[in-house]
Amino acid sequence: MQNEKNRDKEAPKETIGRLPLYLRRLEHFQKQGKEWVTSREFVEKLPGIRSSKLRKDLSYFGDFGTQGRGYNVSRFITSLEEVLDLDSRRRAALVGVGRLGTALLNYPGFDRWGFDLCLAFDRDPEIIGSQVGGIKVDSSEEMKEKLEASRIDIGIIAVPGDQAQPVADDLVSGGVKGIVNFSPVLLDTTRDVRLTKVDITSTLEALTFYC
Amino acid sequence: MQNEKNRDKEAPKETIGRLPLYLRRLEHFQKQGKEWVTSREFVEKLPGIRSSKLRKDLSYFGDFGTQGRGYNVSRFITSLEEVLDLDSRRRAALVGVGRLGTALLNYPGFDRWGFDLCLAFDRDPEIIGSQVGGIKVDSSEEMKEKLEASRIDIGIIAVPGDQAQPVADDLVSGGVKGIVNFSPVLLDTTRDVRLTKVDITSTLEALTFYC
DNA sequence: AGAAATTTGATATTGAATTCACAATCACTA
DNA sequence: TAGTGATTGTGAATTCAATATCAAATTTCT
Repeated sequence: MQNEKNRDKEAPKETIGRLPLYLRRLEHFQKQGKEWVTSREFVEKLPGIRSSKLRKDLSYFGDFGTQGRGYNVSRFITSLEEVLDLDSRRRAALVGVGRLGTALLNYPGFDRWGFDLCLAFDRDPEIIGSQVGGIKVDSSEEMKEKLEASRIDIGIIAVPGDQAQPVADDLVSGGVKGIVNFSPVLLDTTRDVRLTKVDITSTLEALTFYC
Repeated sequence: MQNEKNRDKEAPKETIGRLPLYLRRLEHFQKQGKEWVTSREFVEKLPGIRSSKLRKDLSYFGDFGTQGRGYNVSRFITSLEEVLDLDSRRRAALVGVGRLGTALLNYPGFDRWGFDLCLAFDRDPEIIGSQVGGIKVDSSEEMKEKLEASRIDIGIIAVPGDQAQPVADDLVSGGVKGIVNFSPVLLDTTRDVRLTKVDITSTLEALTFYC
């Protein structure tokens, strides 16, 4: 193909954020036994997404479809999984085995999205040593060594806000490449550590503006 | 002031979404004992936010600052809390008392941020009738009446993706004004119901793409 | 095989959010 | 109290995402 305008451009983060949604939709079609799907059918049940938006989103990563026919569902799935790099697994550790932490340790989604939850830490002696979601909870004090020994890539913070920053520091010195922050505070780390935040508090607050 | 260009315009949802972030940053400055802060200082540790963006965001709600000096931290906090209406409380109901739902029912943040979690629903007979986080779980079938009787403002969806849309429909017909969606699917509702989404999956996926 | 129908991928257009740049404003100092 | 320095708030310019449009490609029909 001569014009590969978008192929080399970096995809907007909005596009990246929609890819898992597309993958879920595709799995739905596959479950239905559908072999081919057009961009129009694809977005029928996706409010806020037009077929042109889907096609543009895809244009950043390659030609996925066949003109006149649509997209081959299973090939499409394979391609998307490749783009999202779901094959290679990331080793993750969770800090803070409270209510939220416990829910996360039992959350099946981590596995689906390529995360192997290998370690869990807490500082409460009552909790240390117990099994949660099939994982033995270690003491926070042993964190650095255990992180290094297990070559952990990703840290997941599920501690209260006032403990989040020191935990983040420990994770970084333990060598993690990315942090998922479930606490309500903003974290400060070196630039080379990737931070993402799941902010329940902010979501609630933003809703109070409207309701 | 003569020119009040933005004051009457509706603030973009992006702006609203950033207000809680600003509030969090302000609390940090207050904890440090800082009395005044300039827009430049303010955004120093906020990647992706320029001082002009902060000022423009604020311009939708009034004049918060003092030219030549910056912003008075505690007055600024008060103003923002007022804009977000964090004083008044909202009555909320949760649907889906699985792992996530249970964690949410026990989550102290709801109370702290002005949400009174009054009702919980599930469709599993095993769960219906049990007490979780101090709330008795009702049957989903009684939802509409109970929502209306308790004058619920906010619905919280913590069911699997394939059940989320019908649950949302039921919440809307029960009269809620806003929905917090913890499921991984996009919801379709009438314009006058406010939707917000807490997307754990997309957050994880964003990490896998970038790390 | 040729024509009609369909759908993609690319381009053009529209719309919105972000950034720029600076006049107006205020605090502080002498 | 006039002058200086700093910072806000805002209109204009820019960038970016969403949508509409269409030519090229492919299948299907006759």
